[in-house]
Amino acid sequence: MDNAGFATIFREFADYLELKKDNPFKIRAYRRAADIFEDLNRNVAELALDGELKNIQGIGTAIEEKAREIASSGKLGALEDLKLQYPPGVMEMTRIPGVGLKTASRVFHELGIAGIDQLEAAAEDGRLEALPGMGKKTAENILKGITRLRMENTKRIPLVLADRLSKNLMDFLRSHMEICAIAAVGSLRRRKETCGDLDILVSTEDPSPISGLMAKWNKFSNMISSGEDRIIFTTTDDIEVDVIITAPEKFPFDLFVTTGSKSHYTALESIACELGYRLRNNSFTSESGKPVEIIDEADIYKALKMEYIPPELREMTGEIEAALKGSLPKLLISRDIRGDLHMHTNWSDGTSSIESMVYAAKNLGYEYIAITDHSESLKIAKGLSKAELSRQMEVLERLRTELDGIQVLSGIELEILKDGSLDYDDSILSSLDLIIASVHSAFGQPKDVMTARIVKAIRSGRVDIIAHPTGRVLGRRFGYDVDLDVVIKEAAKHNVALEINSYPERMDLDSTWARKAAESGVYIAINSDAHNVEELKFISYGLDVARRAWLEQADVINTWPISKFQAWLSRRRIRA
DNA sequence: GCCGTTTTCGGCCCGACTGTTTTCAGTCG
Repeated sequence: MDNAGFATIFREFADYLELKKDNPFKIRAYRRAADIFEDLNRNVAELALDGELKNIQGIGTAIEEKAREIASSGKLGALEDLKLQYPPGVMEMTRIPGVGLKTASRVFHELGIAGIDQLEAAAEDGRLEALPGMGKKTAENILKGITRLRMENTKRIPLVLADRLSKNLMDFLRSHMEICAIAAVGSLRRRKETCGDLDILVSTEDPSPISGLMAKWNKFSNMISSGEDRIIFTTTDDIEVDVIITAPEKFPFDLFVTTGSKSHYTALESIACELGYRLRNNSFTSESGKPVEIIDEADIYKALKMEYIPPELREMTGEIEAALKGSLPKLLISRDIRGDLHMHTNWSDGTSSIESMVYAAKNLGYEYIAITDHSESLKIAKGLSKAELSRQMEVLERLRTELDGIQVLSGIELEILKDGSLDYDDSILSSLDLIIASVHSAFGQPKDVMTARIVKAIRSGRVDIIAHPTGRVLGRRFGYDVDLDVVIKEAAKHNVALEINSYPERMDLDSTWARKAAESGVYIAINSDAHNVEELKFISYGLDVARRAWLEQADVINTWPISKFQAWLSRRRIRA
């Protein structure tokens, strides 16, 4: 089991202990252990079996004992016992916004409610508001929460999860049978932020073992259908997987067809028709029926007399017209990123030191980075006091004298307070190299208030970048209510950049808004928002968004050479 | 459950917001 697996089990255990109303500090200890395991760069299983886990701050004998049990048996008996006491529906209820473990536990123990549907009934017929401490309003809010959950819960899979799962599946297939070519297709290949299901295209000379093999994959749950050229099943997480089987010579063509999008493909069908071809789901021929020779996907676009359209652009948002004219954007690739302008260290809520972040960034080939810990007001993330910030700036100053080949800017992720004012005063802000500002509080403000709040920060003349402009977290919460059209207009006017935050659960701005922003003349920064060295790699998800947003180097400030980037930064000082 | 010590027991991250209260509990970030 990998470290993330240990973290999941301990977190789940803590949740069940909370249902049981166990000692809150004990619960916190398990959650802390989960955090520690997740960030550990050594294998938890090995450490547990060697008896070395206890040496880590925060892990004692009880947790080491449990980790050892998990390492040798794959599960935790105490957790299995608790799961028998609470039906799965109880935990399910905590997914309703506004319902936490305490409420779930209460309604289960006091009303015998063990699922979302039962909770809905109790909120409607008045049983819920009859409980002490609950009222009409609470019942209403829970009903609203249930509606929202059902709306959101169309079960789309975040891209990062789809990546992990598809890689796991493809590795499994490769290691158990002869495969000519294999690829994730569909929305995953188009790098959409979420995927409805998982589509895998595989070509092989002998497809007969695939079906039987799939059932042996450790994530396999239920076979839905199993045919010669298509196998559909669900995983243990109830994700639908579609394995499409094709002959090796047909792989490039099927790669094109299964990548989609549907509407992109349909549009190409009619263009093919106009040019005297027949493009069908299973063939591409001339009018006389002679197959068009396709060595790779690009040959299809070539035959249709247009530029090759990368998968990320195949969404019918103007790509075909542009490809016909030869005016597709020159999309960014990872080498284009020269710096990362948003990252945290163990000075605030990150877990890696400044030095390790800097060296990791240098290893990624970056020419510059900014250290941007949280500012004072964000207590939960250990936001830096003014004194800590100046100490950090001194540390960075010293570090610069030892560094070669990478520029380290002193930055901050600055709280935009409830009323739109900024967390530090001008004297501090003017001493920083880079200021990114963001909202982490009072998410529930009405749209006009939230918009005015962000606009005020943009107009302050102090801010370089607005981070994660909508505040959404995929699968967990919608963004706050903000008029992005207004934000974009103001950002353009005041030359403030907007961020594509690459954190996989955020991907914020999304590609539609990022494209709109760039078209309105707003510069974009693609940042990792890393909280440890590993997470610097998240930048690839921001790149996915940027590619889907048609962005080019000119649009993205951290693809610029340091001199150009610094010239842009200095505009703030001139104006201030 | 973990830690630390002026050490074997007492303390352990915060703050806003909401709805229920009349002094607090639950949720969320």
